[in-house]
Amino acid sequence: MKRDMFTCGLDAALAVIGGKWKPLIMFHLAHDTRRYGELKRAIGAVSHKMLIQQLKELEVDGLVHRVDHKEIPPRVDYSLTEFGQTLANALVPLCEWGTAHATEVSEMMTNREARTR
Amino acid sequence: MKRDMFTCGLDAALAVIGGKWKPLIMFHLAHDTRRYGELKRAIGAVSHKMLIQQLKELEVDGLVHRVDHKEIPPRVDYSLTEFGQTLANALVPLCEWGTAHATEVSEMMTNREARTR
DNA sequence: CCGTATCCATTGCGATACTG
DNA sequence: CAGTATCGCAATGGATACGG
Repeated sequence: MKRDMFTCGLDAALAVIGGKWKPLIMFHLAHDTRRYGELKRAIGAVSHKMLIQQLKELEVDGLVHRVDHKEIPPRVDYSLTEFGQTLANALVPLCEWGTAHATEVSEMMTNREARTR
Repeated sequence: MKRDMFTCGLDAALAVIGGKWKPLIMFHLAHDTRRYGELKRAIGAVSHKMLIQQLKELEVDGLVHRVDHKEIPPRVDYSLTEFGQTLANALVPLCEWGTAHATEVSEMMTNREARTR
């Protein structure tokens, strides 16, 4: 069915987007450049500390480009680098999978809660 | 903390394979069914507790199929369900990305260490 | 508005020991 | 060999306050 090439590029990929919020960040930057506040609102569930922290790591890793306009009030734009864009592309099938199976997944989550109690 | 809907498919996908070792497990089961011990050796860095735990979750979520042969000594086979296989397929591009950019990623990691110090 | 720093509760996870 | 249970430390991550 498939070839045995996966031992294991996945390791490398996970080292980069393994962070809890990184895939989401990548996703939201995939099409547009966004200001910090926009990202925060777009993701919502993430805390300020986490978002800043993960953005910083993505920046250091060369996936995200950060532009500080040095204005008052502050204005900072985030966007994907070319490199980051290639990774975002690799994330697309996963995103589509999630969309296609959203209902099944929702049921799972409720089952999990029932089990934990 | 309960969530009602997923803002993008990625949310749903992450809810399922968000666990630290789950993507690796999925990929090691993508081709063959494996015994517990085989998986443990294949992944290596994972601890016994973690592997059992994550396998259990994957099983409950209907991604992994578990067969206990009730033998002595114990023999338990793990494999992907049809559903699990669809998810494994969605992970392939990510795996390929990691393979293609393994060297860049390695450099990143060393840079990270330099930064932490 | 954007970013840093601190405190502190919660969790993650490894080590270890025990069962069938 | 496969799985469960417990203990305890280290990392995670949220809340809050402060500064440009």
